This record gives sequence, structure tokens and C-alpha cells, in this order.
Amino acid sequence: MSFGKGARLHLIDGSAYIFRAYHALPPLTRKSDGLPVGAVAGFSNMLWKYILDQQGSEAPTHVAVIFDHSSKTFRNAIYPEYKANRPDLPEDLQPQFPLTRDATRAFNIACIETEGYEADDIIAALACKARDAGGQVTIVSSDKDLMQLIGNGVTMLDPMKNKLIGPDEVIEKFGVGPDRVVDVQALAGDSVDNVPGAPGIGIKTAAQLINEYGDLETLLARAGEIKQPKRRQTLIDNAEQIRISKRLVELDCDTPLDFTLESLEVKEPEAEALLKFLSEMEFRTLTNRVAEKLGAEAPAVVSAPPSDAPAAPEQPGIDTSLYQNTTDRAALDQWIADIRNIGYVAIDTETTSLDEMQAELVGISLSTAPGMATYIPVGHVAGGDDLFGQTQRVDGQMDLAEVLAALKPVLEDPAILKIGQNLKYDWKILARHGITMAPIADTMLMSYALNAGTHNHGMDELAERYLGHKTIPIKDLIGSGKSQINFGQVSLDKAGRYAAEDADVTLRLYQHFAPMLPTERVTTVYQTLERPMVPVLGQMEMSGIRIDGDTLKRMSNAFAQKMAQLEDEIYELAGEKFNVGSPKQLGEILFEKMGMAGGKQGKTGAFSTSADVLEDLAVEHDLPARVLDWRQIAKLKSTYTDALPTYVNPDTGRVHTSYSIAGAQTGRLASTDPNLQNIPVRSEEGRRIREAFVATPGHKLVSLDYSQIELRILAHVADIPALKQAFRDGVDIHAMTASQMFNVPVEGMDPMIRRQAKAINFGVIYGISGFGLSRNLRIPRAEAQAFIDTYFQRFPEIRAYMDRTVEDAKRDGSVRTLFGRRINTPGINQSGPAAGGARRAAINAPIQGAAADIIRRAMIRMPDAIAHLPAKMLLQVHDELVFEVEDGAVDDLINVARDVMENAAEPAVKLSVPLVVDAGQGMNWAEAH
DNA sequence: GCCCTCACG
DNA sequence: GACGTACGTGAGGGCT
Repeated sequence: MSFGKGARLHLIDGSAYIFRAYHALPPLTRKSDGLPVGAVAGFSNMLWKYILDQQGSEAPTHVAVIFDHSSKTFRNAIYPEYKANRPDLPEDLQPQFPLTRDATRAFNIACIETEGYEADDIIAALACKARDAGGQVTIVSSDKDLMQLIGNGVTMLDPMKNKLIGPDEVIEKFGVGPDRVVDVQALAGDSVDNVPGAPGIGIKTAAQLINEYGDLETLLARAGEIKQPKRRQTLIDNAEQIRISKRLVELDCDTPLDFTLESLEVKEPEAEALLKFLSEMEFRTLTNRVAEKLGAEAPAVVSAPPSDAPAAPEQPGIDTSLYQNTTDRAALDQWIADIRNIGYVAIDTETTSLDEMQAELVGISLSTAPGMATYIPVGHVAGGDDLFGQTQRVDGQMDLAEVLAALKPVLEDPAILKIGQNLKYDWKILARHGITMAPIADTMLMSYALNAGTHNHGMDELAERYLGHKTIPIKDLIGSGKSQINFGQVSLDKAGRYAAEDADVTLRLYQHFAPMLPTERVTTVYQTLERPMVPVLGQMEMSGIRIDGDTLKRMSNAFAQKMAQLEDEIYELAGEKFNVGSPKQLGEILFEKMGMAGGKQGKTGAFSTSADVLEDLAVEHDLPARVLDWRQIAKLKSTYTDALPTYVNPDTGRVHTSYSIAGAQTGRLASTDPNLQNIPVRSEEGRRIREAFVATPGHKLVSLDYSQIELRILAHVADIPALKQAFRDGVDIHAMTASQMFNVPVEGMDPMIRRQAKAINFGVIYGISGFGLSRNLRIPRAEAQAFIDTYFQRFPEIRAYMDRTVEDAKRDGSVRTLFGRRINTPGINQSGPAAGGARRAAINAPIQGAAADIIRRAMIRMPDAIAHLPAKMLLQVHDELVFEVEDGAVDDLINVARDVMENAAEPAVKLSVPLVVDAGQGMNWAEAH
């Protein structure tokens, strides 16, 4: 078909796709040969999504993907420094460029690049040509440099947000219409492309000037009339540079094209060629999706390495032929003999629930060598669909008590190592049956010591990564959702294969990780900070904490009433009923119906209604103020007063949280089901929820928490004399900071000043930025930046520490705490926005991590230290430990526990600042804290 | 299953 | 090339 009226041409900015894809995805490699393909994968996915999105009546008639050509362009002749400050391409991206061209052709889309021109030039020329021929043009890109082309039948489409960009959006961004965009860009310059522009003039000022004078040439001609002296001089001095800048950003229609518009006609993908490409790339999921859509058979995606491939990692595959269920005493005794002989065993328990405090043990699997594994079923019942809900025990199983009695000596034998994955789970299950497993090894914790920051440490992930083995998904056995059954209802056959595999995989992981601990220098971390946490946390979790359900119930009722009342007021103010809990509906009411200013839309196009935003609005309006009140109460009710009682264990009458040891990247614990590390305390109303965490009669709750532990660690590791001395003198650290920064005496200090210093102190720990501090303190960004500059001036050691830490991270790919804990920093050498986050995380990790190490050390020593007291350690909240202790022993407990906590760093590390622990006690957690 | 919001250190 | 932007978490409700 000839190109003319009615034709719709889509021009896809291929290079933008590639960079998006590259930065959005982890560095994937092709399994068979290690070829980096992450960007190609993302690129292909985006193209496929684009094709699916363009199926309607507005579908394009012509389409092309345009790429930058990897050579200098004519712009470098105009200005040699053009794009000179671009960082080098990542090593693993370069080889993917040709593959993205292959991908484009595989999708049967025209693929265009021209020596000496940027993609933008070709897009401009094509857009002009198509427009002149009477067609409609859509540029699929969000690149602001292309916005000058908008208008007269040319629009842009942001592929990520699937949002059209027209003249209005251009005005929003540049303050001028598309025809004046280049003028603004010429003035403002562009640091990314190294377009110089006029120094000191940004987009805002540029738009203002252009709007005032009409266009760039008029402005430059009449620059002498500008009132502001500095601005006037800048324009006069830099006129030539500004004109060069304009030529750099300007796109014209004259780029030579050696093909016709007709040749870009949309063609259906050819299933065979496309699927061949995708399967060769080994994109399993996409291959299957595309095959399904095109109604073709997906070719098998094989990733077997070519026979002559050199360093391809060995992928043994797991031979399951020797797995066998153990169902009689003789067979069990044989296994026990083998275990005693070899001195270790990998073990896994299968139960009816993920809640260790309620789970029923239904089987145990053991492994003594790769491929050598067994499952001992003890509690399986006939299928779950029995009409009368009766459970019929399945034949061919040993008696639970007999099995446990036979295994107990082995599991408690100090000469036999018990290896598990997330062994705290199994440790607790067995503890409930009177077996205290020791000694132990935990592959999850080994991976955590080695790989924190790189990936998570669940068995499925570890098996795939390190053994090249996909484990049987639990869903295949128990299903999911409503029809889910428990493991006890799984057939012995299936259960045996699954359970034996788990033990087998665990043993293989152990053999993989064990030799790496010393070579990676994390043995001490694993042995002193990870492994010992298993019995300590197991015991704490089993102890649980008592909760007063009646108090919570009363609070819930009061909250419900208050919410109803607020809802009435809110509806009245809004003039209609709506769901106050829906940010979407609320945003529409506030910013559309009521027309309040300050509506900011996020990437999903929804208005933000966060507390920040509502607080600003609440200054002038009642409705947002009411919503804030409602939100606070709704949160307290749903997350705490309503939810907590559902976690009370019917047998113990207490709440048993679960701590993940390897959940957080920094060494902190995380609490789940329920999370008892985020019980309210900051607001008066919220704090009352802590009144429902109560001591058993005759007991008290005691809370001990480290004072300013992270700042103390910072003072030590960054070696800041002023800070260290302040901690030794026991002075108010934030007041001291304020005094040093603003040259004011500590006596009679304005609380506002102290508050600002406090915010900066915290900011430093988090890898401070002017933006963040300004938002936190609600002050102008420049002011915040000035604070930070002053701070660094007064405490130059902090800057040095930050620089040093980032350098370490870049060099080693990881940072370490004082105690040797390694936190990997895989994103640190990236460029772009992710780098900022990675940098701050790297700065924070050694500080947060060392604090986590210290409280771990205290917790590990605690059980022995308080063994002589009628006291139990119940909870950890990052820098706080909560105990339950008999009334008469409160003071003793405080003395002992404080001593353990304050000296927890030693002897491994001798801190140059004291650690200080504050203590409180009471009938409930609110009083104790 | 993702997003938004908000609770904690 | 734009994107967000103080670090680390988990949970509940809305919405697709």
C-alpha cells in the first residue's frame, strides 16, 4: 500500500528501549553459554507488549524501530564535547546491541540505523516525510529531545506509562510549546548530553525568557534589555555557545533516508522465525507466551551447553532414583547406622502448617549423600475430601513416637551435625516433641553470610542458582488458594519424592557452601552471628507474649465508632459518599471534584494522597485533616487491634511471632506473622496498643534498649573525635551537634535548632541528600544543602567515611561491618538513578549492620546469662529486647541483661565509645518502654 | 499480584 | 534518558 492519508506510522526509539530494558533487569545470561542477554530479554518483552497493545482500530499501518549507530555523529563536528561525559557502556551491554537488531527483525519489524546519525535524526526525518505525505505519526519514546517534533499530526507515546504526549504535556514540561522547545533547550543546556547552554539558566528561566521575547534570536538580539544584571551578562557572553547548543539539540528533516515509507508497512510476525530466535535466546516464558498467542507449537528451549563449551558450569541434574520411603523399623535403623557412621545428616520436617506452633508433624526426610535420601511418613491421612471430615490414617507408615524415639539420640548427639535449610522451623517442630537438635548447620544462613544483598536465600532460589536444579513446587502437591490441602493429605508417593528432594538438595547446598565460608572470610560471621541465633530465636518464638484480648476488643469498638463519625463528617464535606480508604477515590474527590491545588500524579497516573500531601492540604481544608485522623485510626484498627487477637495461639494463649534471620540485607531481623517490630509508639493513641501486651500475673515486662547505637557506631567507625568525646561525656548528642554547627550554646537551645541537628544526624546514617533532608525538615532544598555543607565542614571525618565506604563497595562489590558481616552491593557500579540508592545503601549497611551484629551477640549470650533468673527473653525490636520476669527478680534481670548488652561488642571489637542501655519495667509494654 | 499507605527502628 | 531521592523492614486494603 502506498503511504498517504490514513496511514499511521509508529517510530519506536530502539535505543531507549534497550537502556530501559538493561537497567530494569538483573544481568541475565544465557544458560548454555553465559552470553549476557538481559537487555535483549527486556527489549523483546517490551516489543511483544507493544505489539499486543497495538491491536485496536488505531493500530499502526507502518512501523519501524530506529537505533543509534555506534559512531561519532555530525554533532561532534559542531561541538567536540557533545555527549563527551557519557560513562562508558557497561561491558555486558555492548555485545547485546546486534542481538536487539536481530530481535527486531525476528518480530518482522523494520530495523533502521544510519552511520553518522542518531536515532533522533532519523526519527525526525521520517516524521517529517510521513507528515508531509498526509499520514499520522506516533513516536514511541519518552525522550524529551524528541518533543520538538510534536504537532501537525505527530504525537509521542510513552511506552512505559502507555500515555500519549501532546502539546499540553510539552508545555507542562518545558513551559513552551513544541515549536519553541529547542530554544529552551539551547538556553538550559543538558548535562546528560553535555550540551552547554547558558550557565546558570535552567528550564524554568529559559521558558520565561522565551515567552517574554518570542524566540531565541530575538532574545539574543535584545539581551541588553534584560533587567537582571547577571542574567543579561550571561546571555551576552555566551551567545555563541547558546547558538551552538541550539544546533546540537535541533532535529531537522534532512537526514538522508535510503528506504521508502512504504517499506515500513506492518507485517504479521512469522511464527517460525520469531520462535526460533526466542528459543535460541533461551527465553522460556516469552517463547511460550508468543507461541500460545500465535497458535504455534513452542520449540523446546534447551540450554544444554554445546559439547565443546569450555567453562560452562557443571549441572549435574538430580538423580532421584534412589529415593525411598522408610516405613519399617529395620530400614530406619539402617539409616541411623549410616548417619552415625558418616557423622552428619541433612534433615527436613514436613508438617500440616507453616505456623510452627500449630503445625502437626507428618514426616521427616533425611539425606546422607547426594542422591541418597529417604522420607519417613508418620502422619499422612487419606485425601481431604472425606464427606464427614474424618481423617483416615494411611497405611504403610511408622508410628510417630517410635520414629522420634529412635531419632532423638542422633538428633541430640553432639558428634552428629544436623544440616537443614531454615532449620529454625524444624528445630521448633522437634522442640515441641522434646527434641533439642544440636549441633546444627543451616544452608540458608550460610548463603546469607556469603550472599546477603545479592539474592534471597530460600531453598528454591538456592537450588536453581547453585545446583542448576528446579525443585518441585509445593503447589504441585498441595494446590493453592481455597482448595489447598495440607501436607498430611498428600499421597505418600508424591510426598516422599518432594520431601526426599528437599533433604537431598539441602545436603548438596551444604557441600557447595561449606568450603566457601573460609575462602570468602565469613566463617566467623556464620558461626558467631548466624547459626547461634537458631536456638535463641526458636526459644523466644516459642515463649511468645501474652496479649489482653479484651483491651484490644474495646479499643477496636471505640475506633469503629470514631471512624463512623469521621466518615459522616468527610461525606458531608465532600458532598457525597465514597470509600475513604481508597486513595484513588480520595484523590479524585480532593483534586478533581473539590479542585484543591497540589495534586501530584505518580507513574500510574493516580494522585498521591500520602500523609505528606494531606498535611499540606489540611492547613487550608477540613476534609484532608479528617482523612488523616481517619487513616490513623483505620490503620490502628485493621493492622493492630483487629489483627493481633487472631494470632493468639489457642494452646498457649499467647502470640508467637516468627523472626526471619536472613530476611533483611543488613543483618537485622525481621518479624512476621505478626510483625511485632512495628507496634505503634510514636503517637499517643497508637502507643495505647502496647498496653495490651501484658505480663503474666506475678510477672513484669522489662524493656532494655540501646541509646543512639547507630550514631555511636558511626562515631567509632568514622573516627570522629568530637562525636566520640560527646558520647564519652554523656551529653545530649543532638544538642552538641547543633551547638557545633550553628555556634550556639547547648544551654537554653531553641528546640527547633536541636530538631534540625537531629534530622541531620539521622540523615548522615542514611547517606544524606539535600533533597531528602529538605523534605524531612520541610525547608527549602538550598537551605538543607547548606546545613549538610556546614555539617561536613565541622565533621570532615564523616565525608571521608562515606567516600571510603563507597570506594570499598565499588572495589569489592561489598561492604563489611566491624564484625566482618559482608553485605554485597551489586548495584554500586551501575550508572543512573539506581546508583544513588545503591550508594546510600552501601553507606548505611555497615552502620545498621554493626548495630544488628551487636544486639545479636547480646541475644546469643543472654540465655546463659539469665539462666539463674526466673526470666524469659520474648522480643527483639532492632535495638530493644523485651523480657518477662517474675516480680521479685526485675532488678536482677535488668542488671544482668544490661551488662550483657553494654558489653556485647567485646571481645571481638573494643569500641571507642561506650554503649548505653536504658531500661524500663511495668505491667505492660507501654509502661516498660 | 501490584500499588499505595503507614506502622516501627 | 528519565527517574526519583534518606536506610532497613511487614501488613492491610483497594483495585485489576
